[in-house]
Amino acid sequence: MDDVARRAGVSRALVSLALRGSAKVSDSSRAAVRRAADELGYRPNLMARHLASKQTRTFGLLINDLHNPYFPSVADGIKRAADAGGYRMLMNSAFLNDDDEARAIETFIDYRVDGLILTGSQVSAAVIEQAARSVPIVVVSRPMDSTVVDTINNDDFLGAQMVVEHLIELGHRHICHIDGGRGAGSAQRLAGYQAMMHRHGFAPHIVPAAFTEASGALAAQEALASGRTISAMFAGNDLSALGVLDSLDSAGYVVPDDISLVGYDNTSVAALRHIGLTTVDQHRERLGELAIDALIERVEHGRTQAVHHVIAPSLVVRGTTAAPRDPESRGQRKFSK
Amino acid sequence: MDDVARRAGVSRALVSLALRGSAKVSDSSRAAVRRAADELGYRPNLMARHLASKQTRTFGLLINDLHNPYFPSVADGIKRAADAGGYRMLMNSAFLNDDDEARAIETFIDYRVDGLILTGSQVSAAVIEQAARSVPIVVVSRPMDSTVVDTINNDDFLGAQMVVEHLIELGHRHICHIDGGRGAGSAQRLAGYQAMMHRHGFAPHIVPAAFTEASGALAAQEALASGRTISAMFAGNDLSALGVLDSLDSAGYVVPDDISLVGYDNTSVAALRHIGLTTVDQHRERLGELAIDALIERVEHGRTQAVHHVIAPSLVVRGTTAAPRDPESRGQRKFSK
DNA sequence: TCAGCTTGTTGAAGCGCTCTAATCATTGTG
DNA sequence: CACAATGATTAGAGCGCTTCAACAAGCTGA
Repeated sequence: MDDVARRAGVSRALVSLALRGSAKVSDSSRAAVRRAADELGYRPNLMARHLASKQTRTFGLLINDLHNPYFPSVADGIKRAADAGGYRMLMNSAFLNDDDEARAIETFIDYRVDGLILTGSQVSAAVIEQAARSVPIVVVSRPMDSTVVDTINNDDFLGAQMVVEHLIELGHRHICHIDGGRGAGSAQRLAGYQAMMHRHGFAPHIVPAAFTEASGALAAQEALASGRTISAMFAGNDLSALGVLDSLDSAGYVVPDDISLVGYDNTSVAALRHIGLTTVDQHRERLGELAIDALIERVEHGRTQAVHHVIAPSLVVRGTTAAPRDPESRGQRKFSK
Repeated sequence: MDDVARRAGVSRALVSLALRGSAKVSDSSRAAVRRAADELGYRPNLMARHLASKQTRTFGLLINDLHNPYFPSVADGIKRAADAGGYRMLMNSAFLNDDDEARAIETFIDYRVDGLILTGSQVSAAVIEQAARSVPIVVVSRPMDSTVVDTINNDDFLGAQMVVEHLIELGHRHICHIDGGRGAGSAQRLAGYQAMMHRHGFAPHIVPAAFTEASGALAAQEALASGRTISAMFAGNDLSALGVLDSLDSAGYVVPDDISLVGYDNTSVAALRHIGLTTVDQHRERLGELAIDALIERVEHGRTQAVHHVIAPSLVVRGTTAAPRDPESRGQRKFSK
């Protein structure tokens, strides 16, 4: 920086001002500084800059599971909004492990990002609220009733209800839910399923699993082995639905003829024609945009009150759902539009 | 830090030493410092630390396309090796766009990571070599003949040859290649395909595309519309193979009865039983480990000469390849094991 | 003409840490 | 018992930037 100042024939302070586009720099010195900086290939040291100014104009994005195709779309929305707001992004993955996630959060704090977005976070709320004392945090895809962190979610309760309603309209009554365990939004989806089953007087059938393909496959085997009648399965997310599909397949069931299947998230894999999974779209990119907006409000406009956005999802009907073949089920249909 | 020093009854310098585990600190003061730091919830400011020491013990990982399931596995290997070596990771995505990629590289440099891993990078070699003057770089999944950056690759040329050989052994001779364009390793795969086709005296049939599902779908339509006989298709990567599968499907072709299909990368989607794509495994996690090793060698052992690792891939045969049904093709079979 | 503005510029302090060299306390040696 | 050697500790400079108060110079209007 000294070199640039010397070359441009001005003081170091002016170089700093000129390079950040301050209004109180004459055009001539600005040009001189610019030229000198270019010639010297000078890039300001972000570390030093932050140390002096407490700002980095960077947001951190923590993705819980890189293998889950759900997250990239959220990241797309985040990326676009961050660009528009003049912020850069830094990402990290939790690799599905709470310790890793906590450590990743610490890394971001150590690097003094101006704000942090947690997607599909699984660490305890206490860890998040503790971190929120160091940096503004918005949590995406995990409902939290917090007064210090913002949350952006789709309405999982509603989404699950839409799924069950769709299946019931088709004539299903033996609908099994493959639960997502600690997965983001899983609890609300379960609740939506239960509420809707209850409203129609159908017995819920719940099998525990997680948001991975492997656990979905396992849970499906378990469900089939239980001996209970099943005409449709509603998996906690697409990934686990894919596992269910595998198990159904190898057990000789044809989807949707024998059993209907629904996922959640509308990931790219669900859209593959070969899969054609009926699922729920969360409008992921929109979630990402809202997250950045929330962060910018906090950082630039000093908002301190937490906001909680919930946006309505939509059902995407594809080829894995159909009316049940079993006339007994159809006969007992209790609901019709 | 002053607060910690005061509370522990020692100097600031000693706090610094104690917290970094220096050997020349007495056990008693170390304990006192630790306790004081814990009580105060003190976390050293990485920015200041770097400013003073020029080190961050962080590596950056740039992922070209978050939507491509190829990358997460590489990241897994990188993550594990980085943990073992005592480094933390920071990630970023290029969102398939050269400008974004260049900007992401700059962000990492601004944040003064100690080393940088580029996976599936697409920017020009000049940009990479320029960046390599600021930070050690290893490029994964992109062959580069550089004297300044390390590269870690699978042998795409060999992998492609294995694919073609497999198809020829099954009796195919009309093998169409859906090229991956600028995608990582695409050129080598094309070359391997051409070499093997040439060796057997079969006419190559190449359709340009990219490493995305959409472009694969388009290319397949184009290939079918060309009127040329096709008994097997070899896509540049799994993602584009998925697109091909879609197009084949909707055009009424049954895979593998009518047309065999092979991908490349052995991504998780290819392994789905519903897809069961024959493909090539690159041993991605191993690639990631080697990348970290290379970085550590540079950072800690001062290596300055570039290394170029190439590891052999393996063919994964699943359900999308079979002998061609057309007896004419089979009759002309020129190769047999 | 000159007090009072602007507008542009600068010196110096300070951000929170590391690191070198110097200091202090303790032990071992001839 | 003086003195070297060893181990533990500390003061202070400095990393590369921002920022604030101060200042110089040119301009305004009474």
